[in-house]
Formats: sequence, C-alpha cells, structure tokens
Amino acid sequence: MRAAERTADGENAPWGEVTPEAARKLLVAAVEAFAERGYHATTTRDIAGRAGMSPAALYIHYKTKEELLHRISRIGHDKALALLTAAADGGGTAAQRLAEAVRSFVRWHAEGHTTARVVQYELDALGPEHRAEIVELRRRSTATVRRILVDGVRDGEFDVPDVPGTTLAVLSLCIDVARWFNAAGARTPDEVGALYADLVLRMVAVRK
Amino acid sequence: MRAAERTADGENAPWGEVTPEAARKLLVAAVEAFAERGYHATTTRDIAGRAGMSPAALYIHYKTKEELLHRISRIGHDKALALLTAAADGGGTAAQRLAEAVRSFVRWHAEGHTTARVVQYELDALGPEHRAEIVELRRRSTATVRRILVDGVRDGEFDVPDVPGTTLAVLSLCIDVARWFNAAGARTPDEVGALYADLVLRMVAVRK
DNA sequence: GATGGCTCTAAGCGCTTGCTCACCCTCGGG
DNA sequence: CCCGAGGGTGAGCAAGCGCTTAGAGCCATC
Repeated sequence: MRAAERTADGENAPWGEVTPEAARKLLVAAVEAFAERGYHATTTRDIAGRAGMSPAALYIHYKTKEELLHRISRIGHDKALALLTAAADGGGTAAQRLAEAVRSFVRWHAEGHTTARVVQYELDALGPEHRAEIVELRRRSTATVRRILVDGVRDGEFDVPDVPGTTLAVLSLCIDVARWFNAAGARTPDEVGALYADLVLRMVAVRK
Repeated sequence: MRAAERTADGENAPWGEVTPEAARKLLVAAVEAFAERGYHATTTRDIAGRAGMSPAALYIHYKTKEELLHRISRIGHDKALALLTAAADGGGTAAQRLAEAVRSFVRWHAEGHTTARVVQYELDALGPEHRAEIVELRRRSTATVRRILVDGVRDGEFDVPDVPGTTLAVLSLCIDVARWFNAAGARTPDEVGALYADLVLRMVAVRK
C-alpha cells in the first residue's frame, strides 16, 4: 500500500472501501466530473477519460452511469450520518453535542465540497429505488439532529419554539456550505465549522 | 390587460415583462422544466412541448437554450436584489430591516421555489459573460445584507463578531429554502419567513 | 387583392450520447 | 507451454441532442 494520498477533497483515502483500484479511479473521476458539471452534463467518455481509461471500461465495474452516482451518494450519506450520530452520542451537554455535530458536518461539507455537492445536489438524478434508499438515510440524519434539540429543550439548555423547523434550518445551513465553499477562498473548513457552530448555538440559546 | 393570473410560483404575473406571449409561454415552460430536471437534462423539445409549440418556435424568440436560462436568471436576480434593497432602505431599526429582508427573501424562495431553484442552482450552466453579469448582481445582494449588519453593529443593536461570515450564512440559509421547500408540505411561505427571521435575529442578537 | 413581414411548423442535419460487442492482452495453475 | 478467466480496448449502434432551413399561414398595408 502506498503512502496516504491527498485527494481534491482534502480527506485521506476517502474511497478506500471501493475496490478494485480501477473501480475506485473511475469513481473518483466521476465525483470530480459530477461536481464540476453536474450529473447530466457529464458524459461517460469524460469520466473514463479522467480515469485514463476507455469508455467501455466503465461498464466492467458499473452497470450504468446512474449506478456510479448511487455508489457515490450512498457512501457520502453513510459518512454524513456517521458524523452526526457520533456527535449526538458523544456525551456532554446538548449544547456541546450540537456544536460538535454542526462543526463536523460543516467541516465535511467544506473539506469534501466536491463530494458533498454531488451527494447533496444530484439526488434527483437517481432512479426511484436508489433515491428512496438515500432519502431514508437523510431522514435518519434529520432525526439525529432533532434528538439533540429535543434533549436540550428538555434539559432547559435550549429555547426552541419550533423544533422541526429549527432542525431543518440547522441542517439546511450546513448543507448549503457545499454550494458556496471554495477551497481557494479566505476561510478554512475549521473556521467555517467554528463560525457555524457559534451561529447555531445562538439560534437555540435561551434568552436571558 | 386581463385579470391577474396565478402561476405555479404563487406570484402574480411574475413574467409580465416578457413579451410577446409566445416568448413568455416558452420561458415559463423552461422554468418548470429546468426546475424539475435541471438545465442540462432538459431538452428544447421538452420546453417547446410544455408550451404547446414546435421545437423550432423556441429559436424565433431566443437565440439558444442558454439565452433562455440567462433571461430567467437575470429577471430572478433582479427581483431578489430588489427585495433585499427595499428591505434595507425601508427604515426602522437594523433589526427590523434585517427581519424584513429575511422574511421577504425567504418568502420569495418558498413561493417561487420553482423559479428560485433555477436562479440559484443553474448558475454554472451560463456562459462566461452571462455568468459574470449575474455574479455582479449577487455581489450587490450580499453587500446589501452586509450593510444592514454593519449598521446594527454600529448602533449597538447587534453582536456580530464576523460580519462577512455571518452575511454569508444568512444568505445561504435563505437560499437553501429553494432546495427543500415543498408547496405541498406543512409550512406556508409566510410561516417559513417568520421562523427564519426569528432565527436570524437570534444569530445577531447581543447577549445579555 | 397583391405584397411584405412575422410567427410558426415539418423535416431533418451533423453530432453526441449511453451503452454494447468482438476481440486482445496479461498472468497464475497444470 | 498451453489455457482459461477476467480486465481492458476500438469501433460502432440506435437514439436523442441543439439547432437550421424551406416554406406555409396570417394579417396589416397599399
């Protein structure tokens, strides 16, 4: 195994679970292409070209272009849900758990904004069954955040008149980072994460 | 002039400035198609079909499919900037102006989520010159919101450690409404606007 | 009632798309 | 040294793409 590679996402070996290597190279190429130009504007020739292979090679590892998108979306949503679950189960006060959830979720959307863009904005390109599977994962992410808010309200830490609406707003705020974040911009993923965690805590704080 | 028409966007005659009628019908059809399937996945035959015309009719009123997108994007961004500017110039305290800006901006993204989705998410499909023109409008929208925050901080109404970052977050929060809002959902545009105005005011409030 | 200018259509051009297929290369096991 | 299996390729198919063109219908003007 060669030394850890840094990807365009700034993560270490984020697609390690995808084997064999040719399949992983194609998937990484697809993520880049989908993020840059969108799923529908990306051709199988473009994906194969980025991976240094012929168009036909794609179909050895994936049945269709849509299956490629599904693999990407599935892995990304699994990761996102894992981050939120880890924060929610991490212990500490509700405020600490909420801050950690926002921090790590935002950081993931910023560091992996290439991947996140595909994961968050190309959902409609999935077929019905694949989309249903992904939507269920998203439902669980929402439930995880809502749970933290409910805990905080119960313990008197938070003042949240509309828990479902605020849950939606918090997730929405984090997700939209993928749209505007620019790796060449002024802010690092950590800085954005810290800023957003602060803003979210203010949104739910009890007014003294 | 005929009686006010209600569109899928829930706005009154939002495309009244587009003439002749055939051009407007094509543009409305394009908005729906672009919002549903995305610019690249939409065919000129689909647009023309929705408008009840032949594919060739499109090219009488618009040079290319991209010009259609540009007209939509331009009109939408003009409207968005007008909303924000009206709120910023509306008088009252900074908090009142900020709340009104968020309320109307959110309401527009919810009521016209079809249009807003095209306006906010299909920017990359524009050609370089058209995109530059739109980006300038967006810069002015950002500046308008930032001005309200700066005023509020100056007057001691707001506590905002990071004005540019918070400006970005506020706009981001509002824009993302276009992604998740569903007209058949539980909330009306007015309710979302009120909720979001409250959340944003909490984000900038001085802590007592 | 011929004319010229618009709007719109039927047909289709040249090209690209997602995907397939016949075949080739490499390489470990008998 | 041959073989079979599986990853890879070049060529190409049917379908669909954005867009064009020749001409039909309409209507105000002279």
